[in-house]
Amino acid sequence: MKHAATSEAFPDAAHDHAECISTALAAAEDTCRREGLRLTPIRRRVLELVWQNHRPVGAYDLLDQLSRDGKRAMPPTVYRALEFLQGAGLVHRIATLNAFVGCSHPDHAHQCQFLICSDCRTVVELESENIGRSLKREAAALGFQVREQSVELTGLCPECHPAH
Amino acid sequence: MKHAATSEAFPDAAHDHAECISTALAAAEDTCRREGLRLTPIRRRVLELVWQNHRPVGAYDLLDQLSRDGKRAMPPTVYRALEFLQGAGLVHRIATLNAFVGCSHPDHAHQCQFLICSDCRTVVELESENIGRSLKREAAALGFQVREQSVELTGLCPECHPAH
DNA sequence: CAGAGATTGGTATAATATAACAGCACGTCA
DNA sequence: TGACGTGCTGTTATATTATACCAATCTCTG
Ligand SMILES: [Zn+2]
Ligand SMILES: [Zn+2]
Ligand SMILES: [Zn+2]
Ligand SMILES: [Zn+2]
Repeated sequence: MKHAATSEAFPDAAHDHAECISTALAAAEDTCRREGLRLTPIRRRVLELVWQNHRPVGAYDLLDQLSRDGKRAMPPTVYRALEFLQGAGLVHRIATLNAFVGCSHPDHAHQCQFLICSDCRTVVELESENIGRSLKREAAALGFQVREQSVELTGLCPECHPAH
Repeated sequence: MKHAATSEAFPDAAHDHAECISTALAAAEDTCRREGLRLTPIRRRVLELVWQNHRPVGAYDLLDQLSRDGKRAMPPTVYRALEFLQGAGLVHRIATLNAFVGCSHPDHAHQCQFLICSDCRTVVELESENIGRSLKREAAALGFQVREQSVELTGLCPECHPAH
């Protein structure tokens, strides 16, 4: 899925982010219905919070925000929700940041790559078959069978680098 | 640098690992002399411990081993040593494991990729210009300027997958 | 309704990492 | 020589991220 508001990969400040959120939630409902999974209120709320913007969010930030909802939530609550959402392919964990982002391609299984702006912290999820193939090929040449890839590229997004 | 004892990328159980260690330590001495850095006893010892095998090792494991040396070390000691070694390009951090491995190409600056066996936990450091280029190219196509790459492929090494 | 399995609430603790400051080692230069 | 600066180490304390575990509740199904 391209970004909802523009044809650019990187969301600009002016984009209609409410639409990003509602699209993501609707896709989550679909996925869960299709797979027989239960998008309970907590899980739905955590997903909504993860999608509050295009930046990765830490588990304890989510926890604070959940607590502000009135219920005083404990760590296992948010980690369980995140675990479920990851399992359902609705959320990804960014290993280099110990943080989480909403999945931009929740409608199908995929291996993806992340572009992480070190300035504005925006994250974009790439889904390049090309990269995936090339990684698998190089690994296979050494007899290694890839099961999971974690590809996280840190740098400057178009908005944040000087050439702009 | 290929693995010292064989022409294979993946070290086998029989290889002369003492040579891996001494090669790594000698290379570290060289690097530090060349760059005017100080490979102090603690740093040298931590590097030696990181190289105890080809598996990533956690900071607190290192701490335990340091403590067994007689000195009762505290976390900052090992984290400071690791920070130095990373800065000197002698050690890499594996983000998906919160753990550290010795660098296999300490003699030159590089961006690398890791193959991590989920069974035996052996890690091999790839230095593929091909992959680096392809990642940079895809990112650039979206206007993103890559500064750091973290590429960690988890799967089965040749020793551990069924085809073997 | 009964029972199984999934989900949640809650306590406690584990595992990883850093802040902050004091003392020391060692070279430099007056 | 001795005062100083810089970098390294020791130490205490704390921050941050994540999980183990058990009890209570909910949901679905038969
Ligand atoms: Zn995704
Ligand atoms: Zn940016
Ligand atoms: Zn070896
Ligand atoms: Zn390396």
